[in-house]
Amino acid sequence: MHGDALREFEEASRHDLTHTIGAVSRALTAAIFERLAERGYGSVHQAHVAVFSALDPDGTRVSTLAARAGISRQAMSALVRALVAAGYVTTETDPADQRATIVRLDRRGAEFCRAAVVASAEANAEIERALGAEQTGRLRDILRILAE
Amino acid sequence: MHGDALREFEEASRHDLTHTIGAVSRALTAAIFERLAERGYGSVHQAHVAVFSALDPDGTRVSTLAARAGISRQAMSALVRALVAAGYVTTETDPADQRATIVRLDRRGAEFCRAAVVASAEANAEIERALGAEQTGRLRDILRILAE
DNA sequence: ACAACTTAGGCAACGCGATTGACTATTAAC
DNA sequence: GTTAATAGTCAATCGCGTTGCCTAAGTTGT
Repeated sequence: MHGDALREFEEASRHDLTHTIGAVSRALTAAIFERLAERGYGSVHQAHVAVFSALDPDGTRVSTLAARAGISRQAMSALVRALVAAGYVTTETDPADQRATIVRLDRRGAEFCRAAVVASAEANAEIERALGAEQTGRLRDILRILAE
Repeated sequence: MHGDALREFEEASRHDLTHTIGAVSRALTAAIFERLAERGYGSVHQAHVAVFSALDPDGTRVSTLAARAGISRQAMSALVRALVAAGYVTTETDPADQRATIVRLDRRGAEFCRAAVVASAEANAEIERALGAEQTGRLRDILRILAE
């Protein structure tokens, strides 16, 4: 019947670079979040990390965060609310514009950022241990090229 | 204040291999699905691809598909229903077990699989063009190691 | 000055894709 | 043959995003 197509499909996906990179990427990401969860940051998910990535050191408006993260203001508003409740960030009405809310990193948020930096360094070290320094350098070069 | 933590965080994420691999992976995946969409398979999403990946050439039960894809039977059932409606697969009660439903690839599903094989090959060729044969080989080696 | 427009954020309704729990029908086991 | 396990579905729910509409606040033009 149509079974041959499935065999070709399976064979192709085994050699597909996109597929393989995706699998590796998911595994590495999961490992990092697992490590962060072990250190008490289990409630921080990927969407929340996007908030920290979009946050300026001196605070940022919700609308700006939303635009940078590529999501709606409502979605960002919900993320911020959750982070405020957990003590990661604080919010304050912009004194220069009463409509706007400025989001700022709080103490726990700073702790999380440092923990994330540590987790990232550990993950990179583990990769380098597995690949060796030379191959890790090559990987960095390759990724730079693939990022186009 | 706590702004320094954000600066370190941003700096670290720029050199984080997991982060970089994730970005590359998302871009490559999006490119493949875009290409498939151009060829008329825009309604097939990643979750549906998991169905084809789990499907045996001679048909597979819904429960088995769900277990392989790592989702609930209900979720797989919904995916299969959508694929049946779009003509990609057919379903039939297992003559050997009246409780079970066997899912089989249909003509349009086979066409999709072939299109996916082509898209995969094109994507790989594009990567090889960007990296060169030697570096592509290294990338494959590296990914094999990282897949642990 | 003040009417008219724009902007920031919140509320409500909804969509999508997944989950769990309870149910029916069928098969297997003792 | 009664009892237990299995395949699949229905219903309710949840998480996370969306759009549409609303109010409050700031900006602009005449």
